[in-house]
Amino acid sequence: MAKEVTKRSENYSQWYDNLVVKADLAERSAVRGCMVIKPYGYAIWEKMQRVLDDKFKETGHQNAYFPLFIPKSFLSREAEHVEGFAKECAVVTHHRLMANPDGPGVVVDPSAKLEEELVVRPTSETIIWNTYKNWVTSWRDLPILCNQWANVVRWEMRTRLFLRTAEFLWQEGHTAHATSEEAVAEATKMVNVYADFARNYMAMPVVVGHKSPNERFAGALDTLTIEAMMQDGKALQAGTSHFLGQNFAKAFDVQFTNREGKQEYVWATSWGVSTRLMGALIMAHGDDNGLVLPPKLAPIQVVMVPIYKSPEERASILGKMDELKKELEAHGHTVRIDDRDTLRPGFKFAEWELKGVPVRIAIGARDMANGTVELARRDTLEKVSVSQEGLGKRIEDLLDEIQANIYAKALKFRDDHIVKVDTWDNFKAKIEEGGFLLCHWDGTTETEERIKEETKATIRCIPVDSAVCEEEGRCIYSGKPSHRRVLFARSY
RNA sequence: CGGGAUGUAGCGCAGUUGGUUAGCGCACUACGUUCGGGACGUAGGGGUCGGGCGUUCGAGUCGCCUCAUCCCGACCA
Repeated sequence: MAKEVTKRSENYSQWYDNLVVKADLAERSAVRGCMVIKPYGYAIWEKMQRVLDDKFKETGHQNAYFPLFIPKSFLSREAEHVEGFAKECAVVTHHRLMANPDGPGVVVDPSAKLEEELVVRPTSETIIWNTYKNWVTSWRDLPILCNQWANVVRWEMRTRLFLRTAEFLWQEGHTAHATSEEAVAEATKMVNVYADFARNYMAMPVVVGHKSPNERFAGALDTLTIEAMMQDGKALQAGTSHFLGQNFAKAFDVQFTNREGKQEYVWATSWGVSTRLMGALIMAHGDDNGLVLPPKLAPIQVVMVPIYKSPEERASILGKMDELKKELEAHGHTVRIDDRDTLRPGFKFAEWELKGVPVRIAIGARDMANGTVELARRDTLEKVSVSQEGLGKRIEDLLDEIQANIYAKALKFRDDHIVKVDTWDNFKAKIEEGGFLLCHWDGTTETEERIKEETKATIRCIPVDSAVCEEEGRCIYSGKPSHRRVLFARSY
């Protein structure tokens, strides 16, 4: 266990990488660009999964599973889609190995070449729409509201733990609708599900908006996104929801007979969030002592650390802790008693802080005598001595308060780092400081790309929050008229 | 795929103009003292120095090749 995490302010990327490893969430795998998610990290992902899955079910969706392998020809059916993903596909070309005739080990058996190569899914639109073709004949078959929990592979040039790995875990929703309006409503509904999850569970404020045409998902007519701000002021795209129009229906010939008896192509959406959310959680809340987990997603909400000198003392403190644990569990909290007797209390304090456990309870001889416990909260690092009586209720309130406080803190940080900018000189200066810039834009891809070239800033989204953005102005770069502000930032 | 760097113990590193048995910190093992914020002492274990070829009496160190990783670009949830 390392003694300290690199200071967040010194080198943000290094701080992040260290934190992921030292908080025992994940580590780099021997496999290029891939990561191993360790049990503690996976437990957080499982919590996220559970909450999201419930939300999907509440909104009428069902889980299903589709193949990992996609025939190469499927991917090329939709022109924009294949162009968007072609450069990052892992491809299966053979199905057998053989003993190496020229030495030790095994080699690919050249006689086992596949007739058609299989692409390891970078996303599943194509394989799913190829399947939906068989599921839809009438308007009565619609809508189809499916979600898949799966892994996908994108052979990225540069990888980052959680934020951009070659293989990642995600959910992808794929829906089919009878009308354009219904599909648009679905895409909107799901981006709001994501926004709600980010805000109320991850305690992470997000801006909801539309992607510019240039930043859209390959094959989509519209992409909705939630954009979060990390503590270095950079933006992280935390989830997307796409209105796909009839592009995939046309590519895979998915037609239905409508109420008027006419043949029509199906309307589609897809939406997803990934293990990148783990990265978002870490970057949004972490501090120099490590991870700060929102209580609603913490695998361990309360950790108890006994402080003792003798075996007798240890036994009596652990006895009391068992009692308190039962009380807390009755209130629905997850509790861990750290009874390892090979480590000193100070070490344990530091370790659980590193792992982001929201509340720590320490009990020593003094507390046993006084009927108290030492209560420490991770978000503020405050410690208070409180009575053992009524601890369940107190912890319940405290966890709620921590959840709210983490959100409030992140919200304040974000709002302090969003500025309206109206001149190009100011834009160039402000973008260096980090944060989000609300600016007018002339709506052209050329301008967007120029700005990106000159400043590395991209349009993160065109916010749907019209109150802040809808006003007349002139494009920050070209000076042409504009009817609304858009959100610029550098991003991960 | 362009530009730059690095490969020495599980991790982080040092290793001089080539010179004996390759070191240090953390981690690990054993024992003892400790234990209310990352303990200390003593004694241990752990390395084909990324790989290959070469130069040399002698290579972690020099040369060539190769592989891998990281950083900056291009690409991206």
